[in-house]
Amino acid sequence: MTKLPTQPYKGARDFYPEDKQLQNYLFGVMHSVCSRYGYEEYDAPILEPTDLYLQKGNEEIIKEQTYTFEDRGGRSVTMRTEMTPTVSRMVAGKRQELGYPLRWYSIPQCWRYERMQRGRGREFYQLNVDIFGELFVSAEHELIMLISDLLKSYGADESMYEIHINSRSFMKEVFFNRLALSEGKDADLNRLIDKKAKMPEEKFYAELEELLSDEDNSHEAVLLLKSLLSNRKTPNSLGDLPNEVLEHESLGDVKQLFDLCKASGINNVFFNPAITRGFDYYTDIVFEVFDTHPDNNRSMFGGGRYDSLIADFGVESVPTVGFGMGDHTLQNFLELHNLLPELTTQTDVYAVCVGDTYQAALDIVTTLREQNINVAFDVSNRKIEKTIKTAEKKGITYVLFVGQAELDSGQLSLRNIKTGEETEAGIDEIIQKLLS
RNA sequence: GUGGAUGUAGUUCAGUGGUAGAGCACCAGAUUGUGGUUCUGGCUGUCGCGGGUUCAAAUCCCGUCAUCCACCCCA
Repeated sequence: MTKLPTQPYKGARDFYPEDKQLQNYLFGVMHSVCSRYGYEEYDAPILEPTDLYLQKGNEEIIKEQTYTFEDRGGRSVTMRTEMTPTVSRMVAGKRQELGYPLRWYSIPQCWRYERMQRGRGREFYQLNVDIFGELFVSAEHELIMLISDLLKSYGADESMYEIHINSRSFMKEVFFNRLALSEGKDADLNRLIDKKAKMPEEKFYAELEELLSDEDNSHEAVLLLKSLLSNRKTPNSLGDLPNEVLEHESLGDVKQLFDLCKASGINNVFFNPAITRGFDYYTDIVFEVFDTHPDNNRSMFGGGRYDSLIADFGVESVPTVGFGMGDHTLQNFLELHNLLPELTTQTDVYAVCVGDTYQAALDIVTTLREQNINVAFDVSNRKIEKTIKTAEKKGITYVLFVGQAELDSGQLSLRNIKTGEETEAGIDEIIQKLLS
């Protein structure tokens, strides 16, 4: 007989109880912070019609990096790779009856058919937070505050991460009005800029010159981009952008956003023209959150404004700002900064049936459970020390022994295995002790 | 998709051509109702899988699969 493998499917994770416990903690913080900002949770099927993802010329990506297959009815379905198309679909479907601005969040599991590497599997959870129907930069500001509170709630402080923002509409103005790039050049340029952080400086500028070599004002363009991309980082300000672009109208929102951040005491937001975000659907302000830890100095997650995605469903557009944060990267961040909490079991008591007392012991266990005390009941009748070892292994603080002697005297024996302290008392007193 | 490393007990790993090993973990006993130390005993293997070379392969060769790392990609 061939052995069945015990490993989970490639790129996907098993959540053993301790893993699930950690996940519950991570998600619990998300739920509580999102709720605190008035965001409501939603969910949707993990399968979507493939067409939903085919909108923006993403065919290459769909073919190679998704789980796409035919259902029994011959329909092409795709496991969701992100939540934004789904939530846009949902909002578009009920746009008339929803009260705007709409604040929604979700923690969907998503699947991408990727090649494996550190911090990236094929299955992940992603917190998605979106605000629909708000044109003013208060929406961006609110999400930045929410992100700050979220990371703060995990124990992080502002020195551990930076929020970098840029404006798509600003870059577009620079590309087309300032540099007069030819049509279609912006996508290539964006892609190159997106990779800037990952390549040596000389190589980047060599490729930049190569890319722009056939432009009319190639030299001037390279110079301007150089000065843009080497923008000095200054908190809550545009930095030292060249004067020729500084007064540009598209930067108005950005300045306003910085003012709002400053006023709310957030001091790690920077202007960074190298932030582009891969998505085509972003239209205006985009942002990314960077880990400042030297071993993980990279973008963790990000988001931005997409004002026209919902219009793809053939309805009037709804301005939207949102971000998505993956659980792998969050966990990496927390691990690296030593912010993962020590998790403790939910089980309060390990009750051990000693000898032939099953029914009477069960009655006591039931009484405890009726008081909302979490009790695991051990009826193995193994040696006492073994049961204590088991309880210890599970991280349970209390062990309660129920044997004939206790039943006769009515005095139960409760041991705290972390301190060694042992209490002999009646059931009521035991309950009081456990509830305190 | 490309390149590299690794694959031996539940786990971490040693073993470089000649009988398959150790620590930890697990089970049991020393101790018939009270843990963490100690001592004793025990269990666990198609040496990833398939083929080849050889008198003989965990070991050398080829293939394959899996894992990890880097690249490519990353909505």
